[in-house]
Parts: sequence; C-alpha cells; structure tokens
Amino acid sequence: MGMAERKISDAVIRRLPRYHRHLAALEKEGVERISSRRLSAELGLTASQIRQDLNCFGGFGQQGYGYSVPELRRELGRILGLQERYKIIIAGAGHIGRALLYYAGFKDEGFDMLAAFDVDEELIGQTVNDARVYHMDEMAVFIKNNQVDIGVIASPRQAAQQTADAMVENGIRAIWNFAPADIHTPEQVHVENVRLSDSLCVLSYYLQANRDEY
Amino acid sequence: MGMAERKISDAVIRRLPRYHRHLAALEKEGVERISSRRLSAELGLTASQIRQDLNCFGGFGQQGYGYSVPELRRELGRILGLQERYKIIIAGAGHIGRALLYYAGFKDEGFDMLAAFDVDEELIGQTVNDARVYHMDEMAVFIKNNQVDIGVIASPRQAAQQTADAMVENGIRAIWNFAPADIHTPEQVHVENVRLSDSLCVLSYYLQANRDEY
DNA sequence: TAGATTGTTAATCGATTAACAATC
DNA sequence: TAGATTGTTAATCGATTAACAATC
Repeated sequence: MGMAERKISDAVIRRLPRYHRHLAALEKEGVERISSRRLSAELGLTASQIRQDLNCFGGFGQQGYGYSVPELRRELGRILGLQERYKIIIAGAGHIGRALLYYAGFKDEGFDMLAAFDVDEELIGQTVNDARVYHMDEMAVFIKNNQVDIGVIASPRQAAQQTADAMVENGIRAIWNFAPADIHTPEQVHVENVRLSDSLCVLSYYLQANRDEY
Repeated sequence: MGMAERKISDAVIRRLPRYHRHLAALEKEGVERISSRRLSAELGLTASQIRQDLNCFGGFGQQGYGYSVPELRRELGRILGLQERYKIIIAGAGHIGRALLYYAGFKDEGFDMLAAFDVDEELIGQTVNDARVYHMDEMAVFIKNNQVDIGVIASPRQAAQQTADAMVENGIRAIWNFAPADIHTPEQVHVENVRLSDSLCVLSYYLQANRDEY
C-alpha cells in the first residue's frame, strides 16, 4: 500500500464520511443499490463528483446498475479505517469534554473514550460514562501505557498548545482540537480542528450578508 | 450594500474568523501592527492569500507598514457582523445542547442562548445557565415571539429534518446543525454543519493512511 | 532616501463539471 | 437487444500562489 498511489486530496477525504453515513442509513432501510445520480440528489453534490471521488479508490460500481449499497458502505468503512478500534483520551473534563464522553455513538463506531484529564480537583476522581477523570499530570504516563491513538483537546485556549505538545511527545499522532487556538505540531501529526465559535461567526456573516441584500 | 459587489467565496469567509480571533489575541497582547508575512507564519497560510482575502473587502493595510492590529480586528468584526447581538435557541437539551448553553464565550461574542427545547420530561422545566428548557411543542411560538436569529439542532438524527423545518417555517434563517444528518432547507437559509463523527472519521482515515506508509 | 510591505494583476495549480465510450 | 449507468478523459472553473509596481 501507500507508495506509488497518488495523494488523495483532503477535499475528497472530507466527503467520504458523508457517503459512508448516508449509505449506512440506506442499508438500514434495506436499500440494495443506488446510482451516483440519486446519491448526488440526496447529498446535494454532483453525480460526476461522487464518481470521481469513489474512483480515487477503485471501481466499486457496475455499468448500467450503479453501486451495491452494502458493498460500497463496507468499502468506504475500510478506506476510512473504521474496522479498527481507536483509543481516545480527553484533555479537559469541562462541559464539552464531558458531552463527548457521554456521546454513545462514538463507541458504536469504534472509538473508545478511555479517560479524561483535568486540573480541577472537583472533577478529578469522578467517573463519566465509564471513563475516569484523572489529574492532568497523569496524562503522559497514561498515553504511553495505553497506547492511545487520538487525543482530544477540550481544555482552555491558553493550555491548548502545551496539551498538544504533551500528547505528541507521548506518541499521539491524531488530535481532535476543540480549543479556539491554532495548534502547531510536527507534520506527521494530524490535527482536526472543530472551531465552534468560528462556525458561529460564519453564521453571523451570512445573516448579515442576507440582511444587506435589501 | 450588496448588489454589485462580486460574491465572496465561502473559502474566504471561513478564514475570516481565524484572522479575527488571532488579531483579537494579538491586540490583547498589545501588538500594534502586523505584516501579512508574519500573520501567514502564525496561521500557517501564505502571505499572498491573506492579502487577497482582505482585499475582497477593502485595503486595510499600508505599504511599508503592514496592518494596524486593532483597526484590522475591528474591520473583520464588522465584516463578520459581530457588532450585532444574535438570539439563539437550541433544539435538544441533551449533553451537547447543554454543553453549548454552558459555554460562556458565546455570550461575550454577542450570541445569546435564550432557551432550549426537548421532549424529555426530566429536562423540561430545568434551567441551564440562565436558559430555560421548554417542551419542544413550544418552540414555534417562542421563535416567533422572540425573533430568534439562529436555531441550533442538537436533537437526534431522526428528528433533525423535522426540527429544521419548524425553525425555517417560523422565520429562522441560520441553522447550526450538530445532528449527523443532511438537512434540506430553502436556499436563503444558511446551514452550518458541525459533523462531529465525520471529523472523527477523518482522523481515523489519516491514522490508517500513516500506518500504511510502512 | 532606502527598505519594507501592500494592493493587484498575471500565472499556476487543483478541483469540479461535462461528456462519452465502455459495458453491464 | 435497448436502456442505464459507470469509469475516465477532457474542458472548465475557481482558488491559490507568484510577481512586482505603487507607495508609505
């Protein structure tokens, strides 16, 4: 694998989970096959784009027929690495951190939330949906001992970079960042930013832009 | 306003909050001016792109000098519509909905979380960080009476489209969607999707892709 | 003035869309 | 077979980057 395959663009990767999720829903409904045309209508994309995206990874369809829903769903799951289980820890057991711990859907999708870390003595020692909250100082050792795959940053903005550094230092290669900060990491570490307040700002922009159209 | 101005691309809009946030931080530190070059290094973009982006809205800089941090911050705030206050309601008072109600930062940025709505009798009547939880049936009237600007969908996947319809019907033109569903709305309504599990899938993909490089 | 840095045009790059032959 | 729909190449479109004259 890897090597000679030409690089898949990030734009393509970001559409794959949508395909996967939609196909999973179709599969549940018992739909057996689907054309790129129908898929495009349901997802608000073009059929051409969907076929291009899928053909980055192989020809999963059949001329005149379309795609087998269960097969395509399975292939997308494999491409996304969803057959694996991932170990996750959360830095910051505040409201967002705890909400993530409670979200049961993640476990079903292969993501195990092992523990959270905080500096607030009130929170330390608590158990949230089977995950224990430890003192932040114990994070490094925990990551190493448990071979954690993904680190979530749900700590305050000021602590974000430091937290990321500690995660990277202990072998984490994927960071899910909820702090409104621009985190710098070595390039082999993938950072996925969830910038909640940025996305509210975008809503604000479009509300204003619409208002100005009169 | 509006009219003749050529349309600003969504890619540009999505960078504006990052500029704004970074400039706000610089301003707090007392930094008075900054060049596109330095800004680009700190944000991981190119200087050229930053100048292009800003010049969609006007020439805020000065040759040989750069940009005045407070002035550019102010201009970006105005462009994003952040001088206004926005009224928000949340459909779904589960863990995510409540975490959003608790996030104090939003209020500071002009976003007032007025109320939440749910069908769970246990939650109805509770007060979360000054916001009351009402029965879902009361949402429509509340939106109309209070001229709500932004509707947050933090309800289960199955209820998402129906919730969105109710919001749109009652005049909401901006939706912040946390449900893993593709919501369809009239085009004048802006939907901002926060697809948490999609972004976990992207992390999964990159973890696997890295693994395969050996 | 000399040096720095913008605003802006032109060049490049990449992503999306269109088109259609292949084929089920 | 006829109709449908893919896989794939080519055309288009848009976004990013480079370059540099203008100018503080």
